[in-house]
Amino acid sequence: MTNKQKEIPKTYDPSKTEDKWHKYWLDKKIFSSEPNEKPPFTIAIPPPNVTGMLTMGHILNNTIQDVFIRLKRMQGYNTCWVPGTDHASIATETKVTKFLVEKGISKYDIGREEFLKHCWQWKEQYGGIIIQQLKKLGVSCDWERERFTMDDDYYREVIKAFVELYNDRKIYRGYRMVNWDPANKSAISDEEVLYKTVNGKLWYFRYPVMDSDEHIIVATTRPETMLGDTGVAFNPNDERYKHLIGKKVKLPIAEREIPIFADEYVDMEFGTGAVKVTPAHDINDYDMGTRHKLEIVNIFKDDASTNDNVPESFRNLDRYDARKRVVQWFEDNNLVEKIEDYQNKVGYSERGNVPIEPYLSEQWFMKMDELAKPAIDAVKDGKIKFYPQHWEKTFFHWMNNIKDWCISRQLWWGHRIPVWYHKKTNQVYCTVEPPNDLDNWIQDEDVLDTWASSWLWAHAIFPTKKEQDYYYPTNTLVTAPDIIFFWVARMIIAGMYFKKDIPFSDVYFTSVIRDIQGRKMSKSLGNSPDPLDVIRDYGADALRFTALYLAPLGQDVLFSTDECEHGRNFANKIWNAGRFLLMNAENISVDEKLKDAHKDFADEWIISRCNETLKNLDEAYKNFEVNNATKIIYSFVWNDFCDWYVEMIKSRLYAEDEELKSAVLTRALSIFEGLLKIVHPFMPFITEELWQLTHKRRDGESISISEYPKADKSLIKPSADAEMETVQNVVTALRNIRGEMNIPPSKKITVRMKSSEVQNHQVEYIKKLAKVEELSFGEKIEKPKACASAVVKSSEIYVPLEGLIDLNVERKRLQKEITRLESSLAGIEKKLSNEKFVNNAPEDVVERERSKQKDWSENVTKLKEILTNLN
RNA sequence: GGGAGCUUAGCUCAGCUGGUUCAGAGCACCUGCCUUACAAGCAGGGGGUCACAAGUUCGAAUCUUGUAGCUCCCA
Repeated sequence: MTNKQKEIPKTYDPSKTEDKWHKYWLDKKIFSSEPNEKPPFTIAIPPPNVTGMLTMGHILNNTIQDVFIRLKRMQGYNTCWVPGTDHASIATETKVTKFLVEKGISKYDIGREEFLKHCWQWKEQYGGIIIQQLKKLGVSCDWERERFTMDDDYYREVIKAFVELYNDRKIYRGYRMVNWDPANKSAISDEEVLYKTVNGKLWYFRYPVMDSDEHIIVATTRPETMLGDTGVAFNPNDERYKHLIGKKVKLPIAEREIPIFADEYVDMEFGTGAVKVTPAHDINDYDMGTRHKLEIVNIFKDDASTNDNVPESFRNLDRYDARKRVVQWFEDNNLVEKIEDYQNKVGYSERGNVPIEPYLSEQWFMKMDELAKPAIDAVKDGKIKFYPQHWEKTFFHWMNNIKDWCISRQLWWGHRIPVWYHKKTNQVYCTVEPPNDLDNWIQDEDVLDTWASSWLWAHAIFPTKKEQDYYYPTNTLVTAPDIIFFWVARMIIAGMYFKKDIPFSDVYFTSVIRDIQGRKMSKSLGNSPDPLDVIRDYGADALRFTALYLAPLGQDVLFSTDECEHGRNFANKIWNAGRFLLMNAENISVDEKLKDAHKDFADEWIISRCNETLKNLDEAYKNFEVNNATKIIYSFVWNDFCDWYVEMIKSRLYAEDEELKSAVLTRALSIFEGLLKIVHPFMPFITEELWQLTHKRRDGESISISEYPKADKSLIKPSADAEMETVQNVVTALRNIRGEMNIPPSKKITVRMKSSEVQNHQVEYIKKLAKVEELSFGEKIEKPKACASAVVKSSEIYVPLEGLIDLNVERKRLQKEITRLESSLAGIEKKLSNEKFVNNAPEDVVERERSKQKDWSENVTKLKEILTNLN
């Protein structure tokens, strides 16, 4: 070894290359995009929460986007991947509020303006983290285009959109029952409510019927709401209660007189069949209340503590304290019939993580039914395609049953609703610019739901009309399926409404990453590895490759950090293949003119395999099968290129003929460069490093902007494949004999082949690959006496092992092969003896079976003969 | 209650519009190798009634229906 050879380490060290190339890509503006004459390929990143940290989900999601964008970039598109973050109204406001509380500051004391300053400060301090983390992953966003949903021009787009919808009567204000988050004191949308199964109780309370000795027993999971009861209902078919219709109940504690009535909604099977009705605190009760004109008694303040509508001794209690107090009262007054354990689903606020309260309040809503129609059609007509397609069903179901969207939030951090109320006349004013006589107006206090800003993402990230015309619609959206309603569906709606065009043509729904036990990754479980630790330990390329290798389309992925060994090993394999070629380049000249000289079937075979691989990859990419593409690449690199091709060029590289050596190495390097390009979208760093080493590159060159190889079908050569297959089969058979006979690799063997198909140039390779010292072949070869044997296609292989052979082992070996072939043959013969098969199956299928039968039965005959003569 | 998906080797999963990649890959396991690219490696090997049952068909891991179990979403 020369000194120079030692410069390439035996194992690949990602830490030595990743930061270096990342910086290079940025310095040379490799990922920057401006509108030009080339066709665009555009991706809008699903903007992560500005206060968030990188998770494994982000890793998978962004790696997939990077594969698409890098591929298209190399294929000559003007690729533009816009990164950015959203302002995450509730999440950020919660964090900032908490931070201030720890410092003894209440947001209400400092006021809106001051509070927002703290929010921006927070954003400046922590907002960049996730973007920096993404850069570590090597994703090729146009970083100069980083956007934020509260950038000035984006903010304006959101406000403009509100005004347009308002003027189009798609937005209205109303006093409705909404999902109330008492922790954040804000309304939230239906989609932000998560239902959890909780172990609770079912309390059976006795309500005294007025002018009677009877009690009517109602069952409830929420005793405290009885303070707001304004009726008792049963099913009209329920004979048990018919006699009570028209009577009243004297509501305990509140002493309110409330009617007993019948309503179809009531489930006769639940509890006693009689239910208490609290119109102010349950959506179904609200509907019943409306139908029966019941009084509406709201018993809670905005933090879900009891208000002045309840008797004095029950006021100012948290809802759960109120519950205890009410239950106690009923027990003290002997009005509890029984208490049962009960499992029910309770809606929790996604962000506040507290049970939501159905709550009546004044909110802004978006009327969705008409808006949804063009979006439904876009998917139905195939203008937008989903991968996997089955998500369409979920999409259609939600869209066809869409409800009006509560878009106002009682928060400060976000896009403030552009509506002003006149102080004197109560006139409502809604425009982008505030009214001129601002002093006479009061602006609506609420901000918009974050999704009501990020639903414009696909076009609002492009600041000018020129850019929107060029880049919009974007091409591929890659996102997790859990935001299909929040974001994907709404973005389609927004695109169809504001741009009169789809926002993207393809939606790729990624796998959900779980831990090795199948549990969702979550902070509270602590089962989510920090991707940056993984990158540090294994390298970004390894992590990327592993994530893709593990993530089939539409399936969940069970991930654990050790799996990254797989990606790391693969990186190391590529590294060493490169190392091998580069080490040889120290002594052998590389001459591009010789790239196609001295070709033999092994060269034709690897070129054939390479083009076959490209063809298969085209197909996989076309169908968005990234995981499949990963496997195609892995197998080409490892099995074809490294295991066979590299081994096969060795004899020629070590030959005497300088021109031959030069030709072989030049060609191998050229094929290797193609291989690097194929791998590059998946593992950008190592491939850039090696690509830069294989040839001298000019400053500013990068594999990222090199030309991606195209599949050339004329180079897929079945004849070379067949020749190669024979070599592989013979070599494998000989290796098998070595293995089973315990012949050490150091011991060379002699081989005789009775064959009419094998040729001299193949034999040279067989000798090298199976460590054969002497190989004679031809049709007239006789079987030697003590030997191990194999039959490959029409060739008989003998390995004379005088003194070495264990006849029992050989007998078993042969018998095993015979048994295997015979059982396959039995199946085929059964088919062929079936007249219906011969008559009905397609000609070529029958023909194939016949030729199999012929070959295999010949082989069985040969093997049996060999076995019989074994003495 | 409605919907979607899953069940193939010890583990994690590929297997398309039924018939040559039909029973596969990786990991794990066993055996032998420091063979001058790679021990993060090389070579060889063992291991599966394709959840269960019926049906369609000349032919089913693949299509249909049913059953069981698991997961997720919506109400």
